[in-house]
Parts: sequence; C-alpha cells; structure tokens
Amino acid sequence: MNQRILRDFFLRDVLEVAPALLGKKIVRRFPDGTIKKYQITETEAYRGIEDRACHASKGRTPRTEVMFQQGGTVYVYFIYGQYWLLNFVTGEEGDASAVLIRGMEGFPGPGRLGRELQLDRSFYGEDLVTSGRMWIEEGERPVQIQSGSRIGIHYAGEPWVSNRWRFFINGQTVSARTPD
DNA sequence: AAGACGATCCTG
DNA sequence: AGGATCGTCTTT
Repeated sequence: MNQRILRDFFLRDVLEVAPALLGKKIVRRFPDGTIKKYQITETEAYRGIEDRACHASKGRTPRTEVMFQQGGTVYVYFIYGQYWLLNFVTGEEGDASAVLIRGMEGFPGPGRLGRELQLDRSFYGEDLVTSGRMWIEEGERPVQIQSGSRIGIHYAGEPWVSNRWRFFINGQTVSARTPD
C-alpha cells in the first residue's frame, strides 16, 4: 500500500509515465521530521531534445544537465523570480524527458505545490528511488484521465503547442485557462 | 556587462 | 490587466 515506486516505473517513455503518475502520492519528509503525502492530480510531459517546449531542446547546459540522467531523478528549476517547479526525469539516460508536476490534491498549480513542498535548489538531482526526503508511493487509480494541450509554451510552435501532453484527473481542479 | 524573458501567482 | 522578482541564456 505505502510502497515506494521504484526505478523501472520511471524508465519508460514520458508519455506513459505522465498519465501513470496521476493518483500516485508524492511523499515528503520535511526538515522537522513530519511526513506528508499528496495525491498527484495534474502532469505534463516534456519529451526530449526534439520537443521545442522541453528545456532540454536547448541542449546540455548547467540548468538542463539532470534532464539527461536516468528516470527517477528530480529536475527542479526556479522561474519568475519566485517559484521552484517540480519535474521527474523519465526514460533511459540521455532521453532528456521529464514530467512536470502541475498539480496535487489541495495545491493546484506548479508554483503553489512547489511552495508547499518547500522545494529549493538542493532538490536538483535528487533521486526519488533512494531519497529520504521525497519519493513516490502507490495511490488510488484514477477513474478517468483527461488530456489537453500544455500550458505556457506558445513559443514552441507546432506540433508542440497542440500536442495533448497535459494529463489530469477528471473532476479535479486544474490549471487556469481552458482545459481544452 | 547588460538586457530580455520565463513550464507562475496574486492583487486590483 | 499588470506587477513581483531573479536565474539563465543571448547579445554586446
């Protein structure tokens, strides 16, 4: 039941992992020792260097470096001077794909969940399979999964802006803007 | 060295 | 509708 998700889960195509994460729980052990679990409600897939919306499409830089590691690695980045966004690397080493965690129960929105989880630079490169402060556990299987286009990537152009690579659980609060 | 901008959120 | 706020990348 409270079973940690292991490496194999993450070593698949990001388009399999992103919807499969819905309903699973992010488990966070905070610095004071308390442990909280949050059900994942919304995700987005970013699929390697060819995906113009994916940060890895800019190549290997200090920022994108961990995206090229094996699945199960955490990729966090700081944006708009305020928010740490949470991503899980997927696939084999070199695939450079990742899932953006866009919402979790009670905390819709990637910025808000990052704040709740008290993310910071130190999570860059964290391993979800071995970490003692953040990992993933099994959860409820979603009744229905919906999809839509990804948010905030207008610059990417076709087909990337139109690919329905955002996934969310039916009935859950989702990101602002029309859930086409 | 300087400028532009972003996988966001909050306020008015 | 617009401001906050700063790391990263691009351009000089």
